[in-house]
Amino acid sequence: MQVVEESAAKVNGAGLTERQSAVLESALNLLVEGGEKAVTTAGVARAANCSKESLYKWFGDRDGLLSAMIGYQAGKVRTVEVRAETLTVEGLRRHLSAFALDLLDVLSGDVSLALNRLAIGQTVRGERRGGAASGEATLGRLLEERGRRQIGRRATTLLEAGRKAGLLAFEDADEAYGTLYGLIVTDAHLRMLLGEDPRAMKKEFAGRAERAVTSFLTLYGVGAMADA
Amino acid sequence: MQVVEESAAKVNGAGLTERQSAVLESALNLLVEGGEKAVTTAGVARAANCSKESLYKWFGDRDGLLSAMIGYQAGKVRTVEVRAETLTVEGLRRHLSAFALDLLDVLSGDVSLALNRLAIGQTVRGERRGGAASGEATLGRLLEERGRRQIGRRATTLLEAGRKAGLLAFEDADEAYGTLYGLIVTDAHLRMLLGEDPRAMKKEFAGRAERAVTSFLTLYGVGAMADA
DNA sequence: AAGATTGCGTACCGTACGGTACGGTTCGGC
DNA sequence: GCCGAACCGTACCGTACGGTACGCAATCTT
Repeated sequence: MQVVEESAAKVNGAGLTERQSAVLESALNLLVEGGEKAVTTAGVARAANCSKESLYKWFGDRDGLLSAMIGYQAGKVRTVEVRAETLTVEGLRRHLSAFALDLLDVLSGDVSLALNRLAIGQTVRGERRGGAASGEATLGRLLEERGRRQIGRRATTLLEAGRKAGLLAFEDADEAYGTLYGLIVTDAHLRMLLGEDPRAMKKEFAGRAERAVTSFLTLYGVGAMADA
Repeated sequence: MQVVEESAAKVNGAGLTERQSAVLESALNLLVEGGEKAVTTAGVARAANCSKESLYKWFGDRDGLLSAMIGYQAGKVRTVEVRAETLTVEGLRRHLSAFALDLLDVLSGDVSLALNRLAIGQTVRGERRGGAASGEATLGRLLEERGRRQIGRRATTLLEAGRKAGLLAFEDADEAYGTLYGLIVTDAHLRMLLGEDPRAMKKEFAGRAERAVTSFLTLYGVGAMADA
């Protein structure tokens, strides 16, 4: 269910060998291309030129492989920290727009969509899939933890900075972020998850982001901020 | 891939026998309980006390069964038509709140979540799953068509009515609906799809709905409407 | 240089599931 | 009262996949 090997070999970001990372990359390719059913142990082994035995040694079992795929991909996304000081009216708006576009870009990425589909497909009503130990995290949880939580942090710090600079007014930063998120994403994410072509939607991203930011500033902006 | 039988027997809403509807109901139960992997042909047959042969006769193959499940469930949801005339300020707000609550209730329903997970899990990058005929619609498309499109229609007519009564101001009704949807749902739907417990979230629905409507009226309300 | 470790390739096993076939039974029409 | 259709229950088949075992080459250790 999780990575085992942790030898002294040159390791990548997490406790992953270069080789293992390459294997996960192959697996992600397969997933993007053919969905969950395409990620068979034999298929991954063939695509990555490794043996099934190594797969099981490294990742425990198929679920461990899937978890590792999520962890690996999530590890690649690094949030750009925003320098909070010297926040002007224009600056805040620009930062918000940039965030909106980034968010839409991330959510519409092939790999992101594939991983979300995977995690959602595994999920069952009561959580807690067949997996062994009770301490085992669900793929959905994992994705949420390492994915959106991360990107949400970036947004909330930005919002806090805006408030501290007297440009925004709100009580609960998380709630304000929720509103911002809703204004930006609306149902676009779900539509893409259901198969809508992301390329067709990407054309609207710029306009969508602008409108969302404008609306957000109308709702939470202070004074001149709201006129934008 | 689709319903075949259309005999003279007493049919339900669509071209479905009572018996067939009962079978689909069983299948939905199984899906809610155990996710997609629990919906095996043998399992459905056992749960519904029917033979596999009948399943294949009625629904063609497993995909046909899954499609039929979506169609059947979607057919049960009937949108409450809103009488557009005599729309007052209070009335519009009440209608919007009611819509918001209904939307959240629908999206957080066990069956809805299970079906969305199913459709999303089947989806692959290029759409068009292995299924035979090219005219075959994806489960995702089907769900979108019969599900949200339907509920969206109710909202847009409400919004149009509000505009006609001079209470709302917007250019594109669909865009306004998108904003409303985003304000109401934010990322709650996705979180539930990923396994977050719906019961825990339902407690916040009322507050969330109110806030969303207030924000929406701030953005699109005319005059006194926006003060609510 | 000899032994150990790692890992590839392949073959193998058990199982579970999609799909089909068949015998027996109930029910409606004539 | 007979015939046929629909249908249930079960048994069956082929396959595909998860997981394990083994033989052998390459690389590392001492």
